[in-house]
Amino acid sequence: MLVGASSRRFRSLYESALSPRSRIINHVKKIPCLFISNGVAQDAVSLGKNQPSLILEGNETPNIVVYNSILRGLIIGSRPESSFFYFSKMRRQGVTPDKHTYPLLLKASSKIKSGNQTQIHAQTVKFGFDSDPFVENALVSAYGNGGELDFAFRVFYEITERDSITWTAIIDGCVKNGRALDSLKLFLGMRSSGVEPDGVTIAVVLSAIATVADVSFGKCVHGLYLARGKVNWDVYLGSALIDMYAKCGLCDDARKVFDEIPHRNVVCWSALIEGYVQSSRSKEALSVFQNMLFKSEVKPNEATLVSVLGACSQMGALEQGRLLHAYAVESNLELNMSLGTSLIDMYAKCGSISESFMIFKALPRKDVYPWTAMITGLAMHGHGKRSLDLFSTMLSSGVQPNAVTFTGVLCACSHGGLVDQGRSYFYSMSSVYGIEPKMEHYGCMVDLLGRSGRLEEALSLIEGMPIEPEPGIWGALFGACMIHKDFELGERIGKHLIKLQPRRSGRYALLANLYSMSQKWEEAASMRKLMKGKGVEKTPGCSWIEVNSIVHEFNAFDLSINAHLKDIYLVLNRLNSQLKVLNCELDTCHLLISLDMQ
DNA sequence: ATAGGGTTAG
Repeated sequence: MLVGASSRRFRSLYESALSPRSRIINHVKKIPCLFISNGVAQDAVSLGKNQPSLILEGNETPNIVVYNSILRGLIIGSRPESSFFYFSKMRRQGVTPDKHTYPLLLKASSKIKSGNQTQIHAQTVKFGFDSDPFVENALVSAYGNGGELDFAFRVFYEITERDSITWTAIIDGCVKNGRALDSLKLFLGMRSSGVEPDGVTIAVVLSAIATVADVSFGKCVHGLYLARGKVNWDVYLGSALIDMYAKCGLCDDARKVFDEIPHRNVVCWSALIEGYVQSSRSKEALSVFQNMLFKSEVKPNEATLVSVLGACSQMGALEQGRLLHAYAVESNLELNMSLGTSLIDMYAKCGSISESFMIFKALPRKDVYPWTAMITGLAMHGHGKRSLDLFSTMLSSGVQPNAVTFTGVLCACSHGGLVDQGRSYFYSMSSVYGIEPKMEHYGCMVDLLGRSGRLEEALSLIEGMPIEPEPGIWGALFGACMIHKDFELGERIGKHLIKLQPRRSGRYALLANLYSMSQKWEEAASMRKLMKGKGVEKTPGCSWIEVNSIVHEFNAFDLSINAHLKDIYLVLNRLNSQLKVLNCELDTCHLLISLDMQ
């Protein structure tokens, strides 16, 4: 008996299954398995959301082949955790597993992260299946997916006949465990051992390249794939390519690949959108998303929204962000930790800390990411004390902070003027939590010390840094010198900054401002002259206003200033009435924009 | 009759 047997194809399968003896049909991908026998209904197995249900009938115990089919159905359906239940039931009924059973169990254990690969491995040894090539490959993969890379390598080295699946499994294991460079070395090893990579190998290697953002390697692999003859667009490969170009910062190349793929799935779209976000082209990210919504058949998922919300955060597009939030609720998307974190982050960066906090409270489970987003959000909004309180709550609920958490914490101290606390948090990073302070942590500390007037201490912190301080660190100290009118130290830093970045106009402007402030008019003038004479570039200013959920982007210097102004006037006039509805002052918008253009 | 490796997100 079957539930949901509506399609014609399915019905014919159903009818052909209604023979007196039990049978299995397992060749149609959409219908993972179907077991029917005459007799009394014994057990029902729902094979997942879009899969038909399966009811086992009859008194006879299913044999191992039937059980393997049930396991497969559960794993490719949405109930991999039930496969262990059926496995133990099978054992209770005295059915002995065969060599086909173990790859299935291993896959289930990867899917649900049960961490019981070692137990399954032990059983394969016990039953003598541990040198079966399918079992060996499945072991490499399951150990890799379960974070036990050392075990994966041990099995890998035991294998004498490694095929492309063995290699792909170990390469993937490395990528998934944060050892992308090793995975690329293994790929070269695979090539020199004469095993041909196939499409799956290429997809995995591309994901490794994406994490190290090595375009030239990526282009080689892309070429390697193309050189192998006719291009069969596989969506896995296509999305891996899009993602690789996107992560390397080449979203136009990502777009080219995207345009070539005939059947794009949600991953292709999401990877492309994320590419635009990574390149700070948030308006384009939004428009790709809108094309996806209105001109494609593909439905966005949680990952898609995470990226689009990132675009909203960049633009401060609160209304757009709220719409996306509503969309997520409306489409029954799961408020998982990634989506929750990006909503918290979006609301905070768009200025609505209360909505941010509402999401935070609504999240059923929280790991370090949502906590960090909330701590950082509160700090950005000037709630130093609340931010630090939340940090303590996080610690007492047993969540370990990471490097990003500490940037939030130090930022909170900076805003609250809590120098001693900040200092002790900073030193606790490596001594208590084993996290080495990175550039941004030094930046926060310099800012914290500098703002409170401890210029000497800030300077010696920079000079004692184990890593080469980047210009921004000096910039923070320069800012502090300006606040506390230490023009002598400021001048030294200003000159140093110009030496570091002679083509950045802002660096000359800083020193010019310092000279003006200390009334050294001639030096100020010569600095401005120097700045013009070098023909230095300026990062183009960009701003957005959002009216009735429509985001308008203004780029300084992409048009002549006059044409640009005209544009703004046109838009502002058109929107004048709507702005009034939104209680937004036209003058304020205008002022913001013209300030931005100077 | 049934078995092994894959792409996106904080």
